[in-house]
This record gives sequence, structure tokens and C-alpha cells, in this order.
Amino acid sequence: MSDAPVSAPKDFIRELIAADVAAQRNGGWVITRFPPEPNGYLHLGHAKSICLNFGLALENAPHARCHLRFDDTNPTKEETEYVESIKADVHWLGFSWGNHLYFASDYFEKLYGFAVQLIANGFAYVDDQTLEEVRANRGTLTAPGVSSPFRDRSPAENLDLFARMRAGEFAEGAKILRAKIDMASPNMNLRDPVIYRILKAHHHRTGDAWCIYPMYDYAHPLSDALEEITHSLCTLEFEHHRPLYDWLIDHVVGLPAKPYQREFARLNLTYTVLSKRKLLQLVKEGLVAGWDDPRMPTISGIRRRGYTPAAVRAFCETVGLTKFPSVSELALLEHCVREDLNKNALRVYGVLRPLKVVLTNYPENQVEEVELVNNPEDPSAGTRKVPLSRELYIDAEDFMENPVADFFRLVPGGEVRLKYAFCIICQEVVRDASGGIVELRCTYDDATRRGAKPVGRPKVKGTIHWVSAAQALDVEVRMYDKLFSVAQPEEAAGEHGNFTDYLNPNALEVLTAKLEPSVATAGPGVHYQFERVGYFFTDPKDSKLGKPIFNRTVALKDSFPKVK
RNA sequence: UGCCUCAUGGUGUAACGGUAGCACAGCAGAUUCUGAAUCUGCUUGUCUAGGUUCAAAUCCUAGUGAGGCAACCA
Repeated sequence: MSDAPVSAPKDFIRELIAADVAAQRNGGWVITRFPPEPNGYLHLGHAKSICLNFGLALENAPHARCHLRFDDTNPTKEETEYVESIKADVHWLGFSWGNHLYFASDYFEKLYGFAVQLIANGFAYVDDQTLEEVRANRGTLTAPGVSSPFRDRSPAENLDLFARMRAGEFAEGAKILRAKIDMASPNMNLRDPVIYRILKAHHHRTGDAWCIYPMYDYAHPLSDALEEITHSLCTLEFEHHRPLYDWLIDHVVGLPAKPYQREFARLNLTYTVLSKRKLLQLVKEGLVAGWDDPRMPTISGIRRRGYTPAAVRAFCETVGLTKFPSVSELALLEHCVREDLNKNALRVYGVLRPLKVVLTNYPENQVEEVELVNNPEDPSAGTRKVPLSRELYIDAEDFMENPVADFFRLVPGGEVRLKYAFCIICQEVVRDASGGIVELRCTYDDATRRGAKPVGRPKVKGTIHWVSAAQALDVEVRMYDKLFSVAQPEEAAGEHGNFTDYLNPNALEVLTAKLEPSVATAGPGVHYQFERVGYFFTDPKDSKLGKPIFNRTVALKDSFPKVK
């Protein structure tokens, strides 16, 4: 009996697991697995599964662990390159599989043995029907299937045929091994599912050792059992595979464990797509710059954009886990990113669209140093010195010649504060021949330093950032925005349309910004907040030492309604 | 015209027969040397119809809607 407060499980799966632990099922152990097929890059949808499976292991320590298992049963699609990227992505998210790294291909021999056992016990048979015949005889959603003429072959004949399949005597497609279950089942997965097929393909790990390969439905439950997985968690589309999962666990003799499968809804996110096929299409058609394009919802993409592992984990936790196919808002993810970065990112001044300001009453050749706070959320981050002189840049957005209502930045004749410097008053707007504004001539008030309020003039409502012109760095800034311009591109496209029609043409804008000189030494992969603008990340791939390139991770929230 | 699963504010979730709560978004206000952050307040919800019960988001029945299922993919 414990008087410790009972922390309520957060979702139906954790509830189930807590009950299993309480009942000492599996000796109170919780062993989960994350089982990607190494045929592509991981995305945010996978992150949800990773956070669940590895999170469960952490929550139930010390009697818990999570395996990383590559489900590499289809050699025609899998590559070592993907194995490496998947490992890197899981690590980046902050999880570790310890020494529990597995490959389904490591079990090929055992899996073959189990198949022999099933055949010997009359639970599987070799079928000579063609692919088309198998398909036709499976029946439809409303009509039962028709038994194969080869369904009643003797175990002895099946054993011989299966051995010869392995030996490579038959051509691809000539024969398959099927589980003998129920051709009339309302569940199509139980109509004698194929469990082995002939594939004369080179496997990324087993090479040419095999020419028959197990199907997912067969390999998965048995791999789970071999690893003594207790809870096999997957997405909803595998719900109908559960009876087959259970059938195999029940019919194969000698398994070291009896795992069970539960299903949860996959992640959907607004303004993006989360399907390997569609992401692949974007890459192949050159609509993005690659799998790690910062616009992509891939783990490698968001990492490069500057999203943080902590933010992704927090997001996965708040979306929760249910069986309802919900669509989460990008805004929630962005909130999680800002929340993390606000606490940790160093502040820096950056002017995206420079507008020159000349302080007419500031000494011609003087350069002073102003002390700026590195992170108001974290005093230990200290301060830095930034130069200030007669010629400055401010953001063009911070000046309006004909201001809209409630605009409280710089206007002709108006006054704003240059943050941590002093207040300036706009005296004159200088134009070029075509009427474009090229420069603002302003005066500054020395008495307004250190936050002192102007005397004898109205209260200054605006505070803006700035950089000293002579010392400013010209830096490439990649302004990333949402990938699609509609919340649900797949739905917008409907059955016949093309989701790529809804790509956001403004998802990337490249600018040359003026940044304070302190960022000259910024290495690749560092987070910053450009004050009043947004969070930025030095591109880990294209940044050179001394020549950083910044990716906009996410803009700051902006409650000023912009008129564009 | 089959089977399986699901249905709580705009969005995501909690409530396990007994006060519909939280977060995001939105809207106000306070505060602010970031129109950020922070703080306060507000708006908005149990798919429908029956039933069981003193009492239903919760249990039952039917309907409606959504997702999934007919690869030798995973």
C-alpha cells in the first residue's frame, strides 16, 4: 500500500500499460520498439511514435526499454543510407536504444524455421497461383474468397516446395507461402495472407543469402516476440492486422514471449503533408531542395530549420494519443518552438530590410559601444557590446510615412526609442529620383539614454532595433514560412486535384540582412532571436566559419495587425 | 453497399455514472527599453434521436458523420 500520489496515465495506451505493470504481466516489464523500414527519411509523424515508444521506456524505468528495430523485409526498397539517417534522427530527438539495435533481417533464419514449423503443423501452404489469381480469388469487401486449388497440399509436399523456394529453384512470383486461416473471413487480412514471397533482390544487409523474404505481417509479430517486446504500438491502419498478429503469436510454438499490439491515430498537421509518398514527390519534382529542406516536415528538415528536440517532444506530448484521426495545428508546434527558444536563444539585432538613418546631430566620426542584454529570460547569459554611430539601419517596416492607426514606430516628425540607446526624432525623409525613400534624417536626444523619458515631449510608445551602418554585416537570411498556403492541402486537392497546387510560393524568401557584428563568428547550428523579428538558426550545411547563413525558424508572435 | 474503429469549444485533449477542466488559437486589459515574453479576464463544446438511472459526455439501441480494410509494400 502506497500513499504516494497516483499520477494518472495520460492516454489509453499508458492506462493499459499501467494496468499490465500493476498486474505484473511480463514480470512488470515494459519493452517497446520503434520499427521503421529503412526506405526513407523520418518525419514529424514518426516523431510522435518515437516519443511514445522511447518515452514509455523512460517512464517505466528501470524495468523498461525501447528497441530500435529496422523492419527490413523488402530488399527492393531499403538502403543503408536510410538506416544511418534514421539513427541520427532518433538520437537528435534525444532518445537512446542503448545496445538494443536490431534488424528484422537478423531473424531471417529463425523466421524461416517458424515457417517450416507452421507448414509441418498444417498452418501454411505453398501456392502456385499467379499474382492475379491470388488477387481475384481473395474475394471483395462484400464477397468471400475462393480457396486456392493448392490449399490442401500435404505438409510433406509443402515442406519440399518451400525448401526449394529458398534454394532458388523457382522464379519470382512463381510461388508464395500462405498462412492457412479463413478464405471467408470478413477481415481480408485473414484470407490466407501471403507470408513469404520470392524476391531475387540484393538485400542491404544479407546480400544474396536469401531469395525468399517474409512479409511484414509475418515478420513483425514474430520479431516482436523474439525480442520479448511486451507492447507493440503502431498506427491505426494496422488495426485489421491485429487478428493476424495474434494468430501468429498463438500458432507458432516456442516463442519466448507473447506481445500484443495496440493502435493509435497517426499525426496530421496543418499547412504540411505527412506521408512519405508525398514528401518524396516534393523532392523528386524539385519543389523543395531535398529531404532536409527547412520547409519539409522531415526530422532532418525541421532540425535544419532550427526547431529543437525539446520543442518537438513537448509538441508530441501536448497533441496526446487517441484513436481519433485528428489534425493538429501548426500554431501549436510553433508555440512549442517559441517557448523553448525564448528561454534559450541569445538575442541579437538584425535588420532584414534596411532603411538608412542619419543622426544629424551625432558627431561625424564617433563610434561608441552600447551594452545589450543577451537574453532577458536568462540573466546568466550576460551582455555584449554593440557599436553605435552616426549612420544606422533600421527595418523599413519600422517606418511609415503615412502611418495606419495605432502605428507607434517611426513617422515623419515622430519619435521612437532605439533600444538600449536613445530616442530619435525623424526630421526629414530623403528620396531618390523616382520618389523612393532612401534615407531618414533624424536627431537624437542624449538625455533619453538608459531608458530616460523625453522631457517636454509626448511619451514614446515605440522601441525599435537598429544596427550601426559602418560595422554591420551583410548576411544571407533565408525567410522560411509554411510549406502550403492552405491548412489542408490534401483535402483542398480532393480526389482528382494535386496537392502541390497549394504549395506556398512565399515559403522561402532570401534576403541580405544587416546584422550586428557580434554574429560574425557564429558557427553553424546556433539559435538566435533577432529581437522583435523572430528566431533564426545558422544553417548547419551552408554556413561557413565567419560567413554564417541564417534560416528563419519561426517569426515572433505579432499582435500588431499589419496592413499589406 | 460488407467488416473494423472512432465522435467533447475554431484546434488538440481531460473528465472512467455525480461541478464539463487544461492547452493552442482568438478577443480584451495590466505590464514591458522586444507590439515578444509574463500576468489577468473573456468568448466558444459533449453529433442526432430514443432508452436505462435519483443522476449520462460516460451505459444501451438506432441513426448520422469520419477514418481504415480487397500489395507477392510497410
